[in-house]
Amino acid sequence: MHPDLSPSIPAAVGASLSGTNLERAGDHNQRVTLQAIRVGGPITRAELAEITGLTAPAIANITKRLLVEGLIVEAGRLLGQRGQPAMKLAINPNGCFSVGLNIDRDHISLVVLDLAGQVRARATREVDYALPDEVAEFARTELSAILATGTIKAKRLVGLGVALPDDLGKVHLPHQPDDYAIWDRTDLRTLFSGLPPLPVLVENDAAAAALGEAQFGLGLRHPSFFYLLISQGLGGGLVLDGQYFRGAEGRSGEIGFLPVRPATGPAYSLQDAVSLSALFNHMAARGYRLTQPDDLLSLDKGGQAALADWIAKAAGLLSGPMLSISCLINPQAVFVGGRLPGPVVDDLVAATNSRMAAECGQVPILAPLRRAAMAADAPAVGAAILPFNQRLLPGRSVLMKTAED
Amino acid sequence: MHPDLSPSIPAAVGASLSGTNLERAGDHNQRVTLQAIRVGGPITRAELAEITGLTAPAIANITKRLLVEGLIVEAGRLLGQRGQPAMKLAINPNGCFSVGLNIDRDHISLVVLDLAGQVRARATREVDYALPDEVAEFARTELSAILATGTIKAKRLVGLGVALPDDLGKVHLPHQPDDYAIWDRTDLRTLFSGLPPLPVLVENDAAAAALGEAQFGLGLRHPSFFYLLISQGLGGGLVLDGQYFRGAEGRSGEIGFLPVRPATGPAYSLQDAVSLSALFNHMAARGYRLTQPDDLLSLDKGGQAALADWIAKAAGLLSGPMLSISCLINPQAVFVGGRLPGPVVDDLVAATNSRMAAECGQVPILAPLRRAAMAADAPAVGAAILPFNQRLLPGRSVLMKTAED
DNA sequence: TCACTTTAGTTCTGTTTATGACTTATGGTA
DNA sequence: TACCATAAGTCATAAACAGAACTAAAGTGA
Repeated sequence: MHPDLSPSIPAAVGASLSGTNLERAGDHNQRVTLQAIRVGGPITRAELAEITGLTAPAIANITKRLLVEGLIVEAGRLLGQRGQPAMKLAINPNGCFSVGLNIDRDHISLVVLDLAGQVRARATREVDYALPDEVAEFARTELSAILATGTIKAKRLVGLGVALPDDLGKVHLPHQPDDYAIWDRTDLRTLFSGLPPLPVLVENDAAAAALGEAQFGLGLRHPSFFYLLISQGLGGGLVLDGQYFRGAEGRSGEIGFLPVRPATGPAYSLQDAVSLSALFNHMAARGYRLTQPDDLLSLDKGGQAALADWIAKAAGLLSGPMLSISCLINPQAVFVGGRLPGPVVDDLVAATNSRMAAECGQVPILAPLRRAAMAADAPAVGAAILPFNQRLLPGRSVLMKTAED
Repeated sequence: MHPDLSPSIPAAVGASLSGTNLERAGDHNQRVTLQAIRVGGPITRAELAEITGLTAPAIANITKRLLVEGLIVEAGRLLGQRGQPAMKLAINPNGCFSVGLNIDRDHISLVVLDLAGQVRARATREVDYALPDEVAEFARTELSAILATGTIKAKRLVGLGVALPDDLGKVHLPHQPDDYAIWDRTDLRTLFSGLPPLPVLVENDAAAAALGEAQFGLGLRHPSFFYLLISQGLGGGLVLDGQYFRGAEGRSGEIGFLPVRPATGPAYSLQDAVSLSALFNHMAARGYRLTQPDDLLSLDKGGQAALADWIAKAAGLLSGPMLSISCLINPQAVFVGGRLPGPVVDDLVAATNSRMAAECGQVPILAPLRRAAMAADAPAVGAAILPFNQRLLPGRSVLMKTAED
């Protein structure tokens, strides 16, 4: 595991043994209210009171604070009904921003996200095996350019989230330069000290993508899901009741390592067959040398047949693990995201779903695969959510003595 | 799903949108403190303040309340150190009790548990396909007898927990009487109204067993685990960060339904091969007619060989799903409980672990199987914990507007 | 037109609960 | 025996929400 990832695995039962006090309770209520506004769109104070279970005066106080802080705005009155028309409240899209950075072996990308969930600025560099200095320079340059446009105030930035694969500096891939292992020894918090002084939060890419889907994607309607991230490798993330579950050693969702044992030939791991690099290898073996995912959309007849073969094979390999997920975890759905083009994801999802239906036997409930609302940008967007989560949104925040304190 | 099980699946994000108030916060702190005493054994107020993050006066107030309520007792002073000797506090084993009832197709059992986790009374009836009236009569008779001894005061009972298989009235098994389907239409809360008027809480048996293991078994040291319950059928339960995860439709842990597709022959489900009834069938086919699990401990050579064959086969079938659990969920361990005799569980655990080690390939971390601390009684004990959880122990209790309110 | 109704939202007071400073208690240590 | 360290209680204070009363503003209908 990367040294920066999940720095604090909670001690046994300790996590649930924290008391709370009035300040914490108030903070929690403010976070809950903000989240209710974020999720419920423009919403009146009376509705907020109903949803949160708080009383009208409490909501009045909390919304007053949120208005003063500029996190929400008044968004028109609700006319046409009896009684005093209610003032609707909505997230202030310029109220606060967060920076998300995704580092992967074949690209680095940066987004600026607002609290309403809109990507307000984006920058990507397609570069293989970028080293820390290059990434830091990229982040500094792009962020300066974004801030220079003036639409985003530096003071409104609440933090920097970084999403990167667990094994970035660990696994040595064939074409990987030797010094790439430096990532394993890099402290990301100091690496980005050249930026405006922001809190830096780190998460693995699949987890970040899952978090993004939970907060701003289909997860809003499906609080428990497995997120399947098909990028350079194959990763996954588990969101249960709206909460990301990291696993005992921070390795939940490592679906890519699942062993596949074919009837003949040696065993291999699932991501050797189902991943962007596996797909590129498959296509190359058929004589189609692709350089980027979008090349998959402009294939000739033969290329399309090769792609269809890969999809059928991938669906066959995925259906078993997906059945396991359905039975063991029973999430509402499995969302598929990553860097595959949308139509290819759709085909893979359909093929896997029908494979599962054919194989399911007595399985009582199948969690259907669906294309995720966030795909290519998902890890970066998810990374950007981390600071929001820590500062503004409800979580385990009612508890005292967090790792940071 | 049984109608009584998980009556309130939380609406999407709503679960996390509840505000809190002072009373709730205070209640939460009291629950947290009680749990800290329960888990931490005899413990001083100063240590409680350290663990919970509350201040000494707050702990003083809370412990005073707990002492008045009789839930904790003073347990000797801590001498031999500088300063005033601290008073150690411990759970009052006679402070409160809970009744747990396990209903299964081949037996019904009842336990009375105290808050310290001790089974204070126990009753079992080995009866096939007991009907509701019979179970109610059993519970009434046994509970009266227990209360008649006088060691347990009726006033100190906080509730009745019931654990039963999800599909008790649903699935129709070969030897099952037709009227057994009445379970599906039975309201358990009214069924047990003949008892002292206790809150009745219902949970499926695997979930209850997992909960029991989490609160009073190995789960205290391993907050995230999968519990594998081998009883008449095969079930499972998922505990993550000390919290039982029920699944989107309340069907997490349904490992028994996982399809097995052998190289030759038709597909079947895992519990057709790995379960007490499957084992009995296997032994019967070899000429060994067993009537109860303990018969497995007194087999002759041939019987032992037949048992070993079954264990090898079961280990081979379990290793795949167990690898999936390791990769996808990454729990600290998998605990195996149920009605198999301990030595048989040990053999099965060892066989499965070595099978997994052989097959794991690149899997970064394996969750080892271990024999659960609670086995045969686990569902009943877990059921008895439900009322404790609702009334006394911390959970999602900081939130307002629970399903009950 | 105008009083009435209805709903939104604020103000004020009261309650609960934890905190902080201070005090008391009690046994070890020099 | 004087001193010190630690435990734990007391009291006043602050923070936060609840409840009741009040004001505001729009629709309703005679």
